[in-house]
Amino acid sequence: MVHILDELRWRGLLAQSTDEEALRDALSAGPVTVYCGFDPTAPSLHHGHLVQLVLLRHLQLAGHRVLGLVGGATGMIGDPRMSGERVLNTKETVGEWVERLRAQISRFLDFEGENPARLVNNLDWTAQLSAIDFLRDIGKHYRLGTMLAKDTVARRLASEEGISFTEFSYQILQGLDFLELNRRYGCTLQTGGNDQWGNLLSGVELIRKAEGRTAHALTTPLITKADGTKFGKTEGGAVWLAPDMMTPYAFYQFWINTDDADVIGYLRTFTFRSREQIAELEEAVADRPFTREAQRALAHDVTTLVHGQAATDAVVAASQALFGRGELAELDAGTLEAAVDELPKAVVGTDAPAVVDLLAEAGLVAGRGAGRRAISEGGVSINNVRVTDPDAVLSVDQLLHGRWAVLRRGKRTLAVAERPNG
RNA sequence: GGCAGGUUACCCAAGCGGCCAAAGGGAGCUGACUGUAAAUCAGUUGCGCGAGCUACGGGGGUUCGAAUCCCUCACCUGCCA
Repeated sequence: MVHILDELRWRGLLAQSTDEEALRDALSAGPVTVYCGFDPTAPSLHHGHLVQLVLLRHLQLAGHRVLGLVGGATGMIGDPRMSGERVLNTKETVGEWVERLRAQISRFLDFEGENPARLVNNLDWTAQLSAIDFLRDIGKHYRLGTMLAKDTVARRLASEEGISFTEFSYQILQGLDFLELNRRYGCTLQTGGNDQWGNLLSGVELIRKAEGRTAHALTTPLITKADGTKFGKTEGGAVWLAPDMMTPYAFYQFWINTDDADVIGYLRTFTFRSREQIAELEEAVADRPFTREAQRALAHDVTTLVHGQAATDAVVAASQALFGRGELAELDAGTLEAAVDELPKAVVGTDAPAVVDLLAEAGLVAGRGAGRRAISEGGVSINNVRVTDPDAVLSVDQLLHGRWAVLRRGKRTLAVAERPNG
């Protein structure tokens, strides 16, 4: 039996940890209670959080007790980041986002059976805490020298913008969370991204000073791309897990487009496939890269994990229909309808709408000017036939089955112009 | 509270009265080559078909003319209290 730490390392989920031998023994000795926090800084989690959720799932599957923490309190303060001071969101907004995140995290964990996961909110133990108690009971354990030495704090201090006391204090709040979960549930392990290392240690040290007990921290590496660009960037920004912020179709397409150089690493990290299965896919990439088997497996598994089997079946079918070799005109109405259902839409309201208007309405281009530019660059096609005239209009006979025309910008960005039925 | 410096397009950054819809770099987008990949090369990137319109932190002024000069407000940074 492979030790969970070795498995995580092979999966590329292990960057660093506190005393690895001690952690290894603790994980072998029996169930360890572990937590990972998620701050509500947006209405949805994204690709970065996905790594943490996969890690928690591995730990739960290995028999450990998992706590998912939503940062109702920390989300109101803001973790300092290099790009500068955050703009605070209203308490109402943070509250709404907390609820959305709770639902998202729940999908990844099992709340049934003999080892159920649990969701907690750090607002529960910080909202009532008075400033005096905070400064006396918690603040006394913190040394300014250590706090100032934290990488982000130090760099922000040295930057032009500086750092507010609010964000500077963030590390204490996160330390307090770990202490509280240690007291309440015997939690002895906190996980997070490697950029969270300092914040995780804050809790480990606080538990040692306040309780005299040992706790552990474990971080995942930053996910990188072979070409050096940032992982998880799309036209719309991040890769969101919420279907109302990124459609399952777009989500699937993101993973399908993974570089050859990255796909095997991502299969290890983001899927639960066995070593044998991944080895086979690695051969496939080397021998017949044009079949994109590894990319398909990756996109299928991750989409299923996040959006469920039914949504995945729909987007896989749609992708095959739209990117298949066959003629779009030969697709039957049912298949085409299911496929275009996944795409952004523009409504055909008149008999001869301008193509640029349809492009803009569907969100394929930023505006009419950008649409004209795209057409003159040769970057727009309707039903896979290139459009050459910026003033082109859509004619009724271009509508497949009398209802749909597939708009394409560039090689792989699709939308549909649809004429309402009846 | 005082003094000094700063705020330019997605990001960094030049510009210091007309030649500025604004240099340069990054990033994005499109094409060629391909495999819904990468690399490379080329084009392109405020809105508008166009006349033109709106823009250089907000507001007000000087001027024939302001991103550029003056006043004021907001925010950021540094030094002093």
